[in-house]
Amino acid sequence: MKRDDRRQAIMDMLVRDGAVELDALAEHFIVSKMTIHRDLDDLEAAGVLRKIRGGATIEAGTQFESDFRFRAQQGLDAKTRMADAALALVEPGMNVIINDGSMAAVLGARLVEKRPLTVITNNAAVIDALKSEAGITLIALGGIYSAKYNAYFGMVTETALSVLRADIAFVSTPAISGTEVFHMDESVVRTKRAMMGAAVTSCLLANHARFGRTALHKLAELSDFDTIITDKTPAAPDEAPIARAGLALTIAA
Amino acid sequence: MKRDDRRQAIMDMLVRDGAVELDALAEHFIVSKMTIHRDLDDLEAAGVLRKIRGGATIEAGTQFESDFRFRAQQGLDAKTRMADAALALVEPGMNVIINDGSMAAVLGARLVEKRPLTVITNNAAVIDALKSEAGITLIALGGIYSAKYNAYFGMVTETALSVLRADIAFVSTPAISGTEVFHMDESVVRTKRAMMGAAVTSCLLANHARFGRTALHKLAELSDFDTIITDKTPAAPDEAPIARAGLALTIAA
DNA sequence: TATCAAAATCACAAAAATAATGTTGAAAAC
DNA sequence: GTTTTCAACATTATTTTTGTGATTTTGATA
Repeated sequence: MKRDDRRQAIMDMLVRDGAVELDALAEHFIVSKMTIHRDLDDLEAAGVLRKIRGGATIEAGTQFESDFRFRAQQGLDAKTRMADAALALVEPGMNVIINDGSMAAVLGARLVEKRPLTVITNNAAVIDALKSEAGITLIALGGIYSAKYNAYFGMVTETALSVLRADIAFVSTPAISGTEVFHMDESVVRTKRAMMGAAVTSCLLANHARFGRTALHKLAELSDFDTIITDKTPAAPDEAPIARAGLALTIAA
Repeated sequence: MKRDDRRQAIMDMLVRDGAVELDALAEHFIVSKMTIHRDLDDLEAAGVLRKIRGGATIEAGTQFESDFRFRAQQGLDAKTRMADAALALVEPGMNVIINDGSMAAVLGARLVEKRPLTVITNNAAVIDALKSEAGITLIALGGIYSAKYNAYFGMVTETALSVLRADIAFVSTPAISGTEVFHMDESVVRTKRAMMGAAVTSCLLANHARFGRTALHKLAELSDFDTIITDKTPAAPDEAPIARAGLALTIAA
């Protein structure tokens, strides 16, 4: 087990239990306490947990899950399938908006398959991936860099979007409940809204586990989207309101 | 001597002589031919030289010299000294604007020495360098990515600058003639102007070889800048108008 | 065009450099 | 007063860089 795997595992335990003990971790992973100290220090510096005497805790439940470093590796398979479905909505010559998130990063990197394209994004992973690609006009949305999301947000980002117009915006979310879409971070909500406002059509990307969750800020109604792409049929109680609202749901299985 | 130093040295030789021999390089650096092969392969992949049987050449006058990857290699020493002088103008807590260019990239990376700082830039090299630095609030200016300059330009960039205000802007230029500053590219000119407009004070960075040159578009008057930093005293005919205009010139020798 | 020597490439081994972890002891927290 | 944390250094892993020799390719030349 490598360092990053161990840290990932620590985060998993933290999400499950809400807290971890330093001694227990050292014993469990068969490493010294100092190593666990360093893990917790770095994870704290990355802003995904809070170190306390003898261990660490996680604050608001869903917060860490949006950290790109920990999401990037997970469920790559499902992400690839969802990206396939999303790519079907893109035609060469379009102006495409891609938002933050690791799902969006996977999709963004694969946009080269549809070039020539103009890609507008605040997602640093997408910017890095498309920078050197011929046939892609890359418009980076500026803004304040957020290490947590590996993306740019804030007034600059929203101002930039206000002078742009795209054919389609791909927006992802960590929480869908009933017919409403949520996000825990206000500045992220504002940017996603601005993206939807700047695009003729909007597509929501959400893996099945995101259904039946809420977060502090309401981002939009499901009906604000033209298409919704997910990886598995959501549980019945989550799917019912969507069906009732008559929304099209693409299952990328 | 480390790998990158050796590659730097190879590029220097190439610039001076126009061509290098593989055997001679291996002997000179006291490494195996295989190592030189790998150096040349990688430099070729980076697009800064052309490998030929028995050595490598550089095609003067072609895109090499105008490519940022090539410019980034040159005169690092002078750039470091100029960066030192520029850093003296920065105090912790300031809002600093950094423009495109390899000189600016060197300066940008060293801004960590003055943190905490807010750094506003359209320079992709600076963005990459400061992204993960604690104590640096990084505001990326969005815009259309230009591979030639490794930076972002266009309406989005200018719009972003219009809602920002900084203490100081560092602007570099390829051409100064008389008391006027020039640049060959219109969108770059507009961005640099917007940067100067968004900052309380402006500092011009120009290596001595840039004096006595012109380019298509006039960027500004020298008097629009509060400080000018260069690496060597410019030739007398170039210096006279500056002295006459009563401008302060910092020579970072 | 057949041949040969030089050059280039490949695959793997060795060495160097870097990163990760462990240990110890002092400072800080409870 | 004990436990926990932190810092400095030692040790161990891991990765990167370099070297070596076998093999293929290249270009000149008979």
